[in-house]
Amino acid sequence: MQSRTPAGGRTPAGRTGRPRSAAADAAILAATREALVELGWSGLTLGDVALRAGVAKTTVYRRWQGKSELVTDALATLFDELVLPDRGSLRADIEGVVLQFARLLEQPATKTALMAVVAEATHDEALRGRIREKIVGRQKRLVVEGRRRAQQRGEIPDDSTDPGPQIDLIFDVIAGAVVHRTLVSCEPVDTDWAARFTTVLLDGLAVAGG
Amino acid sequence: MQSRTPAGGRTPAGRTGRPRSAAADAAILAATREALVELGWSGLTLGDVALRAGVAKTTVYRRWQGKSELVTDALATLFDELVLPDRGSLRADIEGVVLQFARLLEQPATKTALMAVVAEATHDEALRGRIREKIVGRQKRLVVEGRRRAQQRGEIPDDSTDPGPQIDLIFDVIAGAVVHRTLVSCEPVDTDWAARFTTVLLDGLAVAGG
DNA sequence: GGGCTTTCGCTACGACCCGTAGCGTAATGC
DNA sequence: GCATTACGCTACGGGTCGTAGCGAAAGCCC
Repeated sequence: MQSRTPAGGRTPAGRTGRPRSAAADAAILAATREALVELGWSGLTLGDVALRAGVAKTTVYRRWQGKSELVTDALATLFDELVLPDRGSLRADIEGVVLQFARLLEQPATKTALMAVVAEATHDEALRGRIREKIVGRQKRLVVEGRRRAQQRGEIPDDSTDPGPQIDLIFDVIAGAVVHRTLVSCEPVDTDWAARFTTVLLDGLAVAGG
Repeated sequence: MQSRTPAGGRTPAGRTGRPRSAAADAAILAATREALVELGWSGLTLGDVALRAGVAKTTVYRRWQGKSELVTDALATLFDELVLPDRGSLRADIEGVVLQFARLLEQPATKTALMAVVAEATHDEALRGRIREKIVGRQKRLVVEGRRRAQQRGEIPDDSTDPGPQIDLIFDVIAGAVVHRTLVSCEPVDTDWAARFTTVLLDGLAVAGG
């Protein structure tokens, strides 16, 4: 072996020998989330993760190159829980996704892992790619879906000629505000804050007031 | 000694003995920023910082409790460069501060340090306080100042009855969007993006389009 | 100058984690 | 049964951690 990647592909077809244990994958990822909560990024050791998962340390190193990759994958499993139920209006949809995202970020494992991984990625190109692939790209679907619904309802103009850039902008504004509020300013995202934020986002500062 | 804090107070009054070298403080902080760029958060060691600074390792430990505190202080010196020149309109002021903040975040030392410190802070109450005191609190002055000017110009309503919450909200929206764009989405904040962001912030999605 | 106090650079230390190698064993496909 | 791969286990050299102890240097105060 030398693939250095989680079992994932379920015995990659045309392979002989003992297949990797999917149960071990799940146990390692769960142990990683658990250890992150207790120890934080710099306190987390792969030896400890292996111990918690009931797995040999070498088994962890066979599948992930290091701490960064392991934590990124553990984080991705948490983000995939996000969904966007149709609440009937753009305002309600935004408030809903803001609160849902905030609840996700309230989980200690999520906040610790997200920031730590992004920090490591600043000087690791491969890790940046992994984050874009497994987290950012997967979550933009929420913005695309919400925008599509709002256009169908006639709540926002339908600039079907140039849809790309605005998606990214809106994604950064929403996700960035929630992350900053929660992790940098260290204050809660409650229904009141979500409502005020949505008002500013929909109506702008000139109307909503400074 | 047991103060465990940078020289700062310049021989804290009524102290005898050899005073701490302020030059050593500056050298250590500069070495920390330099090492962060080259090695990243997890690669940075206090022993290496001491070597770069031309200082004994023990001297570093006498002044800072650990990596987190040291990097937080090194980061604060970078953030203090931010200023808010009056550009004549709210739109121009926002675009100006967005671009200035983005240039700050483009520096490898800043982006690495900010995310790493926030990650550590998620499980370290004392560190959260240090960040609020030395970074977040100091930078909110930019929003306060910009808001005051806009109200004087009559560009936004003057809700002098309840100024508090909106300041925090706007701060999180602006800083969060720039940070998320730069560090999570890993795309540049140029004049075009700053203009589009400012339009959304001022006029809202309903007008600016989705 | 003499004495007191604190910081300085240096060295050494036990403890821990790293990431890998080597072994024998277990679980698959042919 | 045989080849192949993953598994658990042990052991290893190398590096960092944070602290302790030392003599020397640099300030204050008399």
